[in-house]
Amino acid sequence: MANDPNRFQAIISHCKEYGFIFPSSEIYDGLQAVYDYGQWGSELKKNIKDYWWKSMVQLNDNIVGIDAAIFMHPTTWKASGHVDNFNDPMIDNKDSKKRYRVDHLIEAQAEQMRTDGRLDEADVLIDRMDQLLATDDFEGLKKLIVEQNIKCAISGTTNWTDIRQFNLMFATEFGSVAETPVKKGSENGEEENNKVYLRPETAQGIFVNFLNVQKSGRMKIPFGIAQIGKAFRNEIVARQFIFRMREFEQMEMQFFIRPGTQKEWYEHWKTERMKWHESLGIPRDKYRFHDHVKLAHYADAACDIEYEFPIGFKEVEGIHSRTDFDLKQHQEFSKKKQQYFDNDIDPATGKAFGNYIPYVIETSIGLDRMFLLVISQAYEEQDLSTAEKKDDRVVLKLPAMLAPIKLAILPLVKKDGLPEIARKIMDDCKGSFYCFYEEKDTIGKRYRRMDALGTPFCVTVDQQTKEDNTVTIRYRDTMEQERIPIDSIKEKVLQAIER
RNA sequence: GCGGGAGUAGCUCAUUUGGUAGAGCGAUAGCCUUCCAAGCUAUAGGUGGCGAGUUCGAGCCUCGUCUCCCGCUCCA
Repeated sequence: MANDPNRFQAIISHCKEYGFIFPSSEIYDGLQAVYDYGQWGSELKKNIKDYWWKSMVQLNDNIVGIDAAIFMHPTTWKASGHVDNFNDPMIDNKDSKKRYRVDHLIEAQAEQMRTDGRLDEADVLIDRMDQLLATDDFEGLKKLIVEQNIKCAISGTTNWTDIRQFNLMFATEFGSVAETPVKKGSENGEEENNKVYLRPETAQGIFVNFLNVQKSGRMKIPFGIAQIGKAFRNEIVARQFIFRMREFEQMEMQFFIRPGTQKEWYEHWKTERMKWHESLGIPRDKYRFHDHVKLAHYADAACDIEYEFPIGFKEVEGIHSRTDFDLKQHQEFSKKKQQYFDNDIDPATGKAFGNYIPYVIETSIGLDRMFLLVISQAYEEQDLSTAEKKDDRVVLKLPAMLAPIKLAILPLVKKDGLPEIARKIMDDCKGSFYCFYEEKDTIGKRYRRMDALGTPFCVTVDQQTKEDNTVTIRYRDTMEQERIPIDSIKEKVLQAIER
């Protein structure tokens, strides 16, 4: 099943055809790597969110949730490293397909000059480069590269693309553009205008609120802060349906701990998060851990939870031991202490642990990726042919608690008072969970439509219902049906969706 | 970003060398009443992704552009 492009394609089509996911602004040809969730997709997505939130916040009394704004003070991104690490103009060699940072390319050339003893020339080159970089003069930089006859180390050619800047963060103007004066002289000595970014990760919203939550909630370490929210990354290449989008949603939790305990908490959350995935009934062998060998600047341990999508094993969730990097950075840039006073007694010294900047274990799961995971896992094409008749169906075997529609209520025929009884059942249940009423077409066709949406239960009202107040309940996965009293419908569905 | 493939109705596809688009399924309405799709009738739905060019005439040829998929690349 792995690496099956046909299956992946079928899932994408199914999502669109049955109202789960549409390309954004499709009537205008869509917008690359941006998607909208439709009537059933938004239900499914919401259910995934709720399931996560419940398991993190509601079931852990030392984890609380927040909902931080997407806009954050621009200095946030300097502190986090996002501004400096992802702002460099790049150029590609068309022959080797190798991409270079422009400054690295020119510096290498200058270095070569120096080894050749052309020291003055090298200095002039660097000078010119710095001037051009300062004014973002990409055309000038390209000219410089051409003029210097700088070659690609791999292909040895000078066949370059134009220079482009790849900033992963989307920027926009804040406040009234015309009237806001440009502030000069920020702490880095750089000019600072009213540019703000759409957050490229939700984590920083938690870090900057660390003390607010800790103090107002009287939280004691170890404790966690969870958040679900949108993040934005201007990916150079965004593809594979909703797997890599420019606008996406993260569900993450930052767990604040005593320094030195990060190894055990890291292992703890690895185990816990995998348990969560398994609690959805997804087999363990569809998952694997992928430990990072090359660690990011903020981490001392990191791994991904990967799932075997139809396009192969891919990351769904990351678990990172972020050390005290983020809080330390914010302390430095904001000049506000980000420390916690720990009154617990350290057995080693017999005294309180005292003040420290907590270490952090992060669990960060892509909601859209989880959505794709759930639907990939659930999607099944079944051949139901018998000797007499060819037949097949598409069924989404979604976990009942995630299914957009929990119960479909179907009068067998739309006369003889059957619709009225069905409507009554609907009215009785719709306050408790999402129900769907349908009287059009044959019963078989209606069952199949519900299969395609992943509805776990259908009840059918027939002539016998009028006599003994029972209905037929039909189960999505087995297609089996049984007779149950009307009174027991609600309880039966509730049981299944609450697990 | 580079290379490859694709784009005709909601879906799957057809339209013989360029002569102004059809079918099945689906949808909607009605009939029938039947516990697992494909009974009957009617109706709606397409400026052929979009924009130029060649031509008397373009879904078909040329160019551009947008979007999607695959490989490479990228990915805190």
